[in-house]
Amino acid sequence: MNDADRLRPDSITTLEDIAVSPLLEELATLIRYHDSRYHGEDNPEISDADYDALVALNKEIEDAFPAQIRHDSPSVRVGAAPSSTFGKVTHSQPMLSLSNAFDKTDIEEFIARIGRFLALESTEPLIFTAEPKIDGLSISLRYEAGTLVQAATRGDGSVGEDVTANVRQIKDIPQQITQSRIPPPDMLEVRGEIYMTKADFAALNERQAETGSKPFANPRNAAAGSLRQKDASITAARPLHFFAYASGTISEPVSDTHHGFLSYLSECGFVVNSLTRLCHNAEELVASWQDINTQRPHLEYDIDGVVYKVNRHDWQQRLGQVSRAPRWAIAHKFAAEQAETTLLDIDIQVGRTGALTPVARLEPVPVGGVTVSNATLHNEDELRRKNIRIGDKVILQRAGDVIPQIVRVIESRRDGSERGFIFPDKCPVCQHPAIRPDGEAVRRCTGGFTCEAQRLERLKHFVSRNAMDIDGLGERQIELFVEKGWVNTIADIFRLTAREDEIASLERMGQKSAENLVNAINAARTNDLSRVIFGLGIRQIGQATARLLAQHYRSLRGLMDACHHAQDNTATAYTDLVAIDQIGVSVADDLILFFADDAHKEMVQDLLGEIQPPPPEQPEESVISGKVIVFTGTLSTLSRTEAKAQAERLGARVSGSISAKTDYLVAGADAGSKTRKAAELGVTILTEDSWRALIKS
DNA sequence: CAGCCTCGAGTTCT
DNA sequence: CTCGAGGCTG
Repeated sequence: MNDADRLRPDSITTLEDIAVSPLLEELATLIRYHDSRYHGEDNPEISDADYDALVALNKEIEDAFPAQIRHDSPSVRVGAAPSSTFGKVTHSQPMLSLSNAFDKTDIEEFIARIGRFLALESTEPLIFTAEPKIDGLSISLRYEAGTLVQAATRGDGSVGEDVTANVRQIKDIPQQITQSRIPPPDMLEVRGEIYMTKADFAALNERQAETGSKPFANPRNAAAGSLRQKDASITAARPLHFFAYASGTISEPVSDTHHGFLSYLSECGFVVNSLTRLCHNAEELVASWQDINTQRPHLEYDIDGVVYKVNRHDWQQRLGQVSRAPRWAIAHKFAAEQAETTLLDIDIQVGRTGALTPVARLEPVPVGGVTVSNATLHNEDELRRKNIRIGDKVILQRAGDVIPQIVRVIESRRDGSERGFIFPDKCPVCQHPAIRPDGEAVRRCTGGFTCEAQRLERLKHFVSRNAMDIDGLGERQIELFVEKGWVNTIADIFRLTAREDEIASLERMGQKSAENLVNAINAARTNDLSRVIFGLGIRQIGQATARLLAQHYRSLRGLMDACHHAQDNTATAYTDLVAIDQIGVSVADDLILFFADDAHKEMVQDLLGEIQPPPPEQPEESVISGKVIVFTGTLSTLSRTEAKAQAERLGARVSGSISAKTDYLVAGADAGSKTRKAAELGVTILTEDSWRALIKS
């Protein structure tokens, strides 16, 4: 931060003649600098009063120009974690979740998928590790030059909570990496699982009972509760343990394989799970799964399956990830615990798209560590398939140990008092007809904008974690604000900031919570474009497609215009939309339909007056940045999915069909009609070899 | 046109 | 987490 001298607080005296946005940028930089002098280096340069004045100035400007609030604003950083004692940490590499497998077929498919993706010869050995999947909390530990500097929870995968002080109390976690053979890397992120042993859990609950505190439901919750203590000395008194099992960002590689990396961690003083094995095929994987399953009751910690990982790091790298899960790992789950209970009633819920979903109300019953009283029944067909009647005795399980599921009805226990359920053909909330289109499984309410339930669900979706992530705006709050008439559309949410005092005077809301809410709303004004697109709740547009659209159109207006043009048929935009890889006619239709609606148009227009979403970050700069690439034929050295991922990493757009906008056609063996079309349109055609040469440059 | 593979939408509980 | 539907490949 060499700019620091230029940015003295006294150089900022008045708001006049200074554009607000650069000023806020300077303030953010300045406050961050002084923050680090104060906290990090313990060597403040300015007085506390001057520092407070800076923060106050920042707030004053932001209050006057809420639309200009930066996503990295100091007020946001403070306000973003209102209810929590813990700061937020953005993971340098996202902490992924795992896809699941339940039987040998799933494992065989997993292995086959990998072979195809890597285009492996059948003779090439594909080796996996098999290790128990600990039922605890994932943690990422950051070591700089061998010293633990930060610990963060998984959070939503990309942003977690800073729990460094608490993690320092855990004895399994070294404060300092001491490894004699080679010096520790400058930067090393170790990931693993914090857990509590079954015995310690039982003892802790006994103590909780003695002191009259509420017992924990299971070791996992006990570990989570113990870690998330405001007072780290309480964490110290709780017997937490840690298994290391993966790396995050690392400044220099320490091993070519996962197994080698685990050995390295072990030498460094971490505890790695001793049941970890190397396996060469599906049979060996399943054998190790069975072996671990047999040992499960005798282990001192809870596990919920076995994780298989591709051993070679270079292959892991090539395989990459799909959505939120790596392609190179899978969790083979154990059979779920089952329980028996009574189906008391069936209710109908209305989702944001109007979908009517039957939900089972159950006699509460403990299953797998929690008490379950509701379970989804998915749709009409599911009810018929399982022949479910109200009053039935049913077998319940938690699928993947999380979501409750009715496995089957115990028909032998029927006494004739059970009643069948008649699926309604009207929305239970707005009474509009509920229609089930031919061939579809879902019945939907046709009330649209007029349906209260749909409107509420759409608002909830907009503020939800994966969309705009507005903290402190839960279901209850939204309901309340809608009731008060303060919020009708998503744009109204941003105008709540003008009602801070009114909000503060509401029941169970103080000045502080109102302020936090306002801060969280203001922070959302500069959320990524893809979050906004996802938040609109357009049919078939989920997180992945929203990201895709954000990359292509780079602004909400751009997307909207493209859809309008498509509708007017005045341009080739419809074709453009469909030419985007992963967007077909059905998705394009839903997009066009959404933006053709006057109410939607008005709502988006209105929203644009409240937010300034930054366009998505440009991927790496390269010779193919911004180019439109089409792949065809069979590629020999890499699979098509991999080629696509690689092209996107380098900033290219991958399309499925040739158009005048295509820059390169990469033709593998046996390329078909696309080559001819490309030639007609004058598109550059590359062989696989010249493509590889191109991206290397 | 069938058979993948992926994504979206709905859901539980603490 | 599961199911169903959309999109792409061959």
